[in-house]
Amino acid sequence: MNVFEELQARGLIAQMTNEDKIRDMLVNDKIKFYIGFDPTADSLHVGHFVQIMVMAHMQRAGHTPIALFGGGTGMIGDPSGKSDMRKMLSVDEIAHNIDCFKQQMSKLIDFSDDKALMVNNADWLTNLNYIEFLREIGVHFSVNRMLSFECYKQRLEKGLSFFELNYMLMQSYDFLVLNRKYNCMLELGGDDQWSNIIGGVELNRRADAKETYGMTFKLLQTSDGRKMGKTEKGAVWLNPEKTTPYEFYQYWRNVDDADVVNCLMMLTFVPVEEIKEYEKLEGSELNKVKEVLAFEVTKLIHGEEEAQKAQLAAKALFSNNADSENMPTTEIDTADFENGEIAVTSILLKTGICKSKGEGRRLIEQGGISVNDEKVTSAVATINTSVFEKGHIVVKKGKKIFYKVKIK
RNA sequence: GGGAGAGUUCCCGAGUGGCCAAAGGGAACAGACUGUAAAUCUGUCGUCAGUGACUUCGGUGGUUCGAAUCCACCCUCUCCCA
Repeated sequence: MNVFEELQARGLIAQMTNEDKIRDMLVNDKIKFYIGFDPTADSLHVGHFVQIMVMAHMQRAGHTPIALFGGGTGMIGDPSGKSDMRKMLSVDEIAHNIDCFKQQMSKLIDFSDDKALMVNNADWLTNLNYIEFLREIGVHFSVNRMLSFECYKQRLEKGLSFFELNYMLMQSYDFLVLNRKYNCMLELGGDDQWSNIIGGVELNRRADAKETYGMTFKLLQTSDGRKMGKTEKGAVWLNPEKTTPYEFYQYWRNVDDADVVNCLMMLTFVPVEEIKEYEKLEGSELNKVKEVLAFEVTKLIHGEEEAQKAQLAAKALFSNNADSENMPTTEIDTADFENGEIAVTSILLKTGICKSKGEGRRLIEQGGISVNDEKVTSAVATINTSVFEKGHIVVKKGKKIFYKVKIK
């Protein structure tokens, strides 16, 4: 199976500017292609993961990825599909975020020996001369046409500043620069980037009479069309300090039945044939597939060792063998005890299980908290130091959330 | 620059002087049922030393026994005209 077929079979491809040419290029040629990343946070999240997987697939097939960091465009913020203007970031924040992105990406993409490149569009955007830019680039864009794009239409109702309208020109300019500099032939991106990508393809044609191509990928969504990668705590991050490998594993372990196959296809290297076999499974058998998914995805991001730990921890916990080895752990101070006792609600607060004591009280009243596998029955219950005889206790919230609490 | 309007608890959105910690919906969380799934039903959903007190309705002042609600100024946003 060649890359093109692979991407297609995995259901990754959403739209293409020229299917035949792109297939031909990917199969019979070695090309350079680019994907842009906006450094809006200090870690990549699940949404970026699809893009990185695509890069990895392409690199394996011998093509050269260019990861473009939007150090320049990040200062504007992409208006497509957003209902509000993004907050602007400082130059320092952006630089820091780019560093974090680079580090995380290196796990899946091989950047050695120019097998993949990293560029920052601040390098060519920051010193642009306004007049020259308008003369060289601005002339090629029709405002009428831009406003007719779906992504801007919505914004017209709510307000779109001139500042933001320029995002498309800048992204298109990126493609022009990369084509000139590296002979980059193809721009990839999430499907929400479609209009920006066409902008770049057209700019290459108009300004340089060069034929380039664009292709977008499906966004990671649940079967009912909601964005994936959100938990009660916010986004699912690839940075282990923001989302621990255990939490990360659990996120995938808990996806809806309807989404398992799709996630396997999009987010792992598990062979398509194998996934097709899983697709035939039904009902509770899908649970095994979820384990595969969780393990594979965690392995890609956090490495095999962490994935195994997460899996062991999860299995132990859910089969009631409190193996607390790899649980999120919080330490409490002996000073927090009064006469050798501490209120359960205080523990809940300290571990971050609850945001307030009231919430903790409610949880207990509703029977949602257990300590060392014993349900806490009273909202004013306290815990004696003797309960910590093993050096720690395991606090459980609901059915799936476990925390280990140690005494410092 | 001129005119009109809006800013409410995580989100949407009701509330136009006391009955408001603030309707309704969504999201979320817990319980039951399950397969660490979905759907469904039930409960919860500002904080705290919890029959009570305290903080919240863009900001700052003011009127009043009493303000999310009235007044003044300011900030932000939307719309119409330029």
